[in-house]
Amino acid sequence: MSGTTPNSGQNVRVRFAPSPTGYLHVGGARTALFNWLFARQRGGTMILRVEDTDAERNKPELVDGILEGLKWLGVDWDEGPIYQSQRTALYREAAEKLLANGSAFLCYCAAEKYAGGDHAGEGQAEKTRRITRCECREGKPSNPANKPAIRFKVPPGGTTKFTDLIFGEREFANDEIEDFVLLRSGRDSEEWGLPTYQMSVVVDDIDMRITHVIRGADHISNTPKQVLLYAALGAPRPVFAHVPLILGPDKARLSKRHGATSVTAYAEEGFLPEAFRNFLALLGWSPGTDEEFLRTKDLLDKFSLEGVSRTNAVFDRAKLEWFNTQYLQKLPIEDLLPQVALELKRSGLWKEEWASGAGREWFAKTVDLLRPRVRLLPDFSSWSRAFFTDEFSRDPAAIQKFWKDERIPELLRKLAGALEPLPEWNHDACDHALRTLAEQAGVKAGLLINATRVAIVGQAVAPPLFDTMVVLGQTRVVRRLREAAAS
RNA sequence: GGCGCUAUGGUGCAACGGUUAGCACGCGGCCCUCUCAAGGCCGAAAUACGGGUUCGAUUCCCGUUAGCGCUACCA
Repeated sequence: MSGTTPNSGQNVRVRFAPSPTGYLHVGGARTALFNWLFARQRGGTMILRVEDTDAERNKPELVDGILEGLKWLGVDWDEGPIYQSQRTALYREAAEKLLANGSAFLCYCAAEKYAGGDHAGEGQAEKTRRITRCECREGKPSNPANKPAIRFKVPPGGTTKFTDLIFGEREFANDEIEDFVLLRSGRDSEEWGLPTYQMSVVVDDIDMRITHVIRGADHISNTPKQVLLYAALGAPRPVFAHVPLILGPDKARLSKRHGATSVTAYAEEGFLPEAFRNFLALLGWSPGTDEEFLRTKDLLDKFSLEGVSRTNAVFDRAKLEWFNTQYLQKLPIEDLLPQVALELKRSGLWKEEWASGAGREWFAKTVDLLRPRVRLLPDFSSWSRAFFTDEFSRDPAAIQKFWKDERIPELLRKLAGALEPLPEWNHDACDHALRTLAEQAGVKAGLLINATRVAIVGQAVAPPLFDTMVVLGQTRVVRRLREAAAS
């Protein structure tokens, strides 16, 4: 790999820093993945930090779901989770230091004063220009009766520059940056409140010796504020790398109304984690070749921040599904088996005898037979249920489609009779027995084949019949044919 | 409103001054066939618009438009 990345010589330390105000969504998951790939391919350290400094919106119970989502994705971490809510002393200390060195000031203004009119919504109301400076900055408390917050004193004039690994050189006019809050004012008897995001990220990134900040592009506008903070705190800054956002099909930021947006939802739907990860990695990044199928090892091999694009990407579920079927079909069978076993355990169809020996051999063979037609893991329990248990029912639509001919019951009974005495149970023997019967009865083999499929697996769609028969076994097939003929 | 970012088929990416603009998903057709997939082959489909720079622009510059982001004592 090229040595264009600064700090490549030292130990790489990155972090993923979710906020427990929602579940792990696909955008966050990709950010986590990129951080992880970057750390792992360089033998660096991955830190998980929970940014829970918003006491109101914070939902601690959501943390478990986020961690679970990361684990499912195969993203692990070396340090943490570290909770910002437990490090308030550190931030207060930093705020006081900034106060002392003249980089910050006590602001007594009401919170609303700094907010521009209708800055967040798209209401018709004329949007007013927010204020960026207030009189408190000059040491003239606007309302001394209020408890103060600590704001950063943005230098007047000039610009703040930084280099982004993905977006290149960036420059912002300081006069456009408001004197942002570092430490919230205290409530009730508290002297101070919790730090704001800007404060806690910078203090933590310094404290944790983060070398590369890899995060969503929505933070690019926050970066100059943070660059200013690093300088005021006298700390070297990390390398920034902002990754483009993931959008819904309507190009709007991905949200609940686009359907599943949490990775947990995809796990529950039955996507393979590795397929999901492959898909996610290719959203905003490409190895520069036409390769699509990249397993974890390939990803670790080829990933580079320099190859990340700067344009937002639309989440395309159809392609995700394609990746999933590809993995279902092409994964070495031993890599797929555990996932299928998990699924069967979930649905209560699992039998311990399939874990080893001849049982495992049968299981592998069956899964291998089934997998070209499976789209999601739960298909193993639903659509292919008859392969794993005798408790299955026959799909009425399949019966409707393939049992139209009134000779079917009789044919099925005869087939059972022809199969029962077969001394050898294999593909060709079944094939020969069935075709012979069809010929004698004067019906097309296809008619009998389709009818038989419905009889023995209950579905109109299933693997090739004679392979299916072999896997099911002679006694089961014969019994199911007789049941079907009698029904 | 201000500031910023982005702009190749419907979608994800290639092409980083010279290609018949490539690949993949999706879509349509054909083949294969015992169902349905898979697979194979073929096809429709793009450089947002307008100016420059250049012998030559998808590529560099400017403007327009559009989308997105930030503009909170949210993160």
